[in-house]
Amino acid sequence: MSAAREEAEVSESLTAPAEDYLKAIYAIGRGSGAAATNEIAQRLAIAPASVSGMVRRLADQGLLAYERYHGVRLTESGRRAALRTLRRHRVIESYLSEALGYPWDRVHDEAERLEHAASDELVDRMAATIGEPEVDPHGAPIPTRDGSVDETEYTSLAQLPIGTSGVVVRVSDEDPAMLRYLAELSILPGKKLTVKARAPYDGPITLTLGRQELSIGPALAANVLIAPLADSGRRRG
Amino acid sequence: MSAAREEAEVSESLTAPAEDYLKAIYAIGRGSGAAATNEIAQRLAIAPASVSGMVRRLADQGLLAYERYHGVRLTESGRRAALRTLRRHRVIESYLSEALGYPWDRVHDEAERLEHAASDELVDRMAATIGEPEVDPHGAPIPTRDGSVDETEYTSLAQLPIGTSGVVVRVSDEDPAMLRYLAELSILPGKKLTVKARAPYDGPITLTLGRQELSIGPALAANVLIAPLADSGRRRG
DNA sequence: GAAAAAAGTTAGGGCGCACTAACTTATTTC
DNA sequence: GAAATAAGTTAGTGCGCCCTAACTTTTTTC
Repeated sequence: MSAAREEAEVSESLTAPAEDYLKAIYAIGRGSGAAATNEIAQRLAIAPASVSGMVRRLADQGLLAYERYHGVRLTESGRRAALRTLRRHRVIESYLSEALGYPWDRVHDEAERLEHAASDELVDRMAATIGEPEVDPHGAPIPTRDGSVDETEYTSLAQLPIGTSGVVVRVSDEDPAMLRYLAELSILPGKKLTVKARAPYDGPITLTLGRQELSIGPALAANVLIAPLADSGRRRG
Repeated sequence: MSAAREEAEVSESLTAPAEDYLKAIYAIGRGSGAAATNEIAQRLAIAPASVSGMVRRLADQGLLAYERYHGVRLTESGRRAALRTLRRHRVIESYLSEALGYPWDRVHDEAERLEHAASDELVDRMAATIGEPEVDPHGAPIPTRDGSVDETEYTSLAQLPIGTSGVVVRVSDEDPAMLRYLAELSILPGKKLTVKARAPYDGPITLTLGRQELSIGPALAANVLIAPLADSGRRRG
């Protein structure tokens, strides 16, 4: 029974890069899965060699379990730290959008910097001020203070079967140009849509949304997550 | 006429430490005066040797004029950078206090971190949201977008002649405990007070404020800045 | 299962920013 | 103005985080 032994150093406030690594690893492994060095490197736009070094340091702090040549996995304390940062990020995004009228394609970059500087108290005040939202402006779930998140995996629009209807629950938040385009098409969280057709060989996906019909490429569709609706309606008429 | 020649590198966004140095140098030299290495070191709680190194780097970036063994002086571009940071700091303090109900003794520390992460756009939106304040919660003037500030020098309460009345315009913002105490005594920007007596040998200063009479130590009084009132009133009665 | 490809690592270097210790230049003091 | 003191500097280190180049391990391929 020689468990524990690791998990040293309590909560010695992390550096900004460390928080970014943890966020990335969390995003890759969605909580439990392992993250490969190359994936982390790509996500952070950093050389793989640099990741090896940093991952070592984070492992020494008990934030992740690291086995040479076999990727990395968050420990419980690493997961908590990642979710803390994620909460900050998403609360800040929501606040900027709600309280300061920030355009939704720019909240991400601003939050990306502020998340490392804002205190928990500030973040909690922001959340309280805008009514404790459960998702950010792009539909991503906001972790609670005590570190729980909705980790439901949704289908991407690219995979939604033809004929199926669903509600947009979330769009990817990193690319401002893409967000502006989605807004133009009115593909926004909460909107209901139906997949009409999908052209072969990665061709465009045709869908109806409200009373308009539109077609988008699969790369875009992959960035839109859908909660499928139990296929009702569409019977009469 | 071999002026210019220096002032290289345009506005290559500064690091957080660099911004802190510029702020400190500005505060010491109030715009024009020179700042000594030791003063900078003390203000930033850093070893003097470290200051020598950093000051070199900032001089290379054209942010300050540096002559070995003879202190440092902001260039025009250094001054602009310092005021940009100061504006951020003070707008953020004001916003935290106004919009988020942050207690006035804690806004400083929070702003100290956020000022390095917030974009100019965010700061401008904050300022607009709370009605473009001209001073922060402690009474410090907020530089405008285009880099001008009110640099009026006020008398400290410690130096106000006996019998003189004045309005509190500003209190020092860094020490939370002191701010709480000042709030308790109701010595706040905007309050009118009159110096009644000053005990010798750095003794307490007695003053009236509203209908209460109180006495404070000279160390505290030195941190309270006053706009003297043309001595009227107090004649009848 | 051997060769090729992919993934991941160490080695060595650089920059920013801090430190202490030892030295140099300015300033004060008498 | 010489000696003492204060102020400021260089020299040498360390740590965090990044890089490229070269090497090793794992996985894929046939």
